[in-house]
Amino acid sequence: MADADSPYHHGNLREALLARAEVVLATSGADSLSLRALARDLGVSHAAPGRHFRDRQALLDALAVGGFTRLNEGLRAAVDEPGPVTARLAGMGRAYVAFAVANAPLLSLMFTVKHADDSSAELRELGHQSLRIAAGLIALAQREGVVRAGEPDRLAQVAFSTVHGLAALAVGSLLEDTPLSEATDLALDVLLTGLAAPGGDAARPGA
Amino acid sequence: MADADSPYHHGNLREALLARAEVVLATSGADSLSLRALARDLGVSHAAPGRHFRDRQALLDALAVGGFTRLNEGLRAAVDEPGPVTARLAGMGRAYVAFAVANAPLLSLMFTVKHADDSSAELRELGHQSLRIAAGLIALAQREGVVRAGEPDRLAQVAFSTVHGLAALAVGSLLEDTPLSEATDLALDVLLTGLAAPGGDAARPGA
DNA sequence: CAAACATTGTTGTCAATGACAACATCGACT
DNA sequence: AGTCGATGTTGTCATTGACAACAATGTTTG
Repeated sequence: MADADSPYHHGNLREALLARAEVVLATSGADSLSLRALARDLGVSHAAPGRHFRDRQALLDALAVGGFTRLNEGLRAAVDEPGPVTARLAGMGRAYVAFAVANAPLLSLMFTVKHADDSSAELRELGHQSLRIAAGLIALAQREGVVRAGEPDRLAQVAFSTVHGLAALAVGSLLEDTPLSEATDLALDVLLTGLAAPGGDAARPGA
Repeated sequence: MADADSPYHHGNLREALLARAEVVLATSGADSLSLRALARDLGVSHAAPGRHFRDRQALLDALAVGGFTRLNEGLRAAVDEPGPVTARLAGMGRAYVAFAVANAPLLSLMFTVKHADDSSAELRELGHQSLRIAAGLIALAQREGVVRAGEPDRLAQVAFSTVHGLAALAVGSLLEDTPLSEATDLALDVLLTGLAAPGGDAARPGA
């Protein structure tokens, strides 16, 4: 009302809220994310965010959806990389760890369980997509004879566990003075060795 | 003042708060943990918790400390189990996963970064203890020639990553319909295979 | 024993927040 | 023009964390 340059309708408030929320999330963590503060930052009234997000959790869920979307893009990019399968598997692992440590608070939103029932379904589906991307590459590796037999989906769960857990340790400052890149290399070596086909000389990435 | 059976001093308020907080945490999650609600539950005034915990975060940190303490007890118990080293390694992995899924919200407090600086040091130390316990068993396995050479601390980080990540997937409902026990068995098989000494026929748990 | 003192609990208060209701403005479509 | 839905606004409420001032209790010490 006061400023002439502020029209009654923002025009793109939903996107603006998400964008600003991502910054705050990355900077100060999810606990510091307040709808009212976001509204202030964007120069709208304290209740305006309510038009776009039913409640605070709905905003957080939307952020998590965005996170999964970006993550999955990254994973797909790693799959499409040129080179031998095992190198691409390792690359996917590195991509995951990189995303995770670069977006720690977001990742924790993505894997946290308290989503509303509707977003919950969407988020689970997106998470399963991540796993399926990994499973696809693993299936390919199996056809090439470098990865052991077994349900690709289940092997993908194992691979995912390794990199996800590693990221968690890194974020939690539990790697002591081990550089993350070295910890990642070792984890991927152990993982790919464990996944290697028993006969074939394996998925070892060192080669 | 009203009730004759409520003395002015509670007598054990700190412990009572922690006990009640654990229940609420496990039941409704960390976000639902309110100091005032705890005070109500215990029949004390809304400011009483402030005498024992500087702020809400201090309470959460204390819970996390308790969690690590119990976790480490469990891990140590797995180490002291009778049987071959590889079986004990697998047992430790299973113990971790069991603890993690049975105490998911607590675990997330334990690994979350926003602790006050003082508790932060204590919590990091407790986390490192967990890793050291695993490293000890791995070092033993190396002396027996069933685990590959390398810094036990770093191999422990890898092992930890696997089980921690697996627990995260399980809690996040990302295992689809895979039973957790099967996913755990597979993960431990892959992990121990990957950790096995190259020559020796290995730490495979199947034996 | 009495008198300081530290500990622990109580009441009172404040600002911040999420949620909701009632109303205002704007654009689109008839 | 007139209606209507979408989007913003103001107003309000209960809950909460944090703090300050005060009260009761136990402990130490002169």
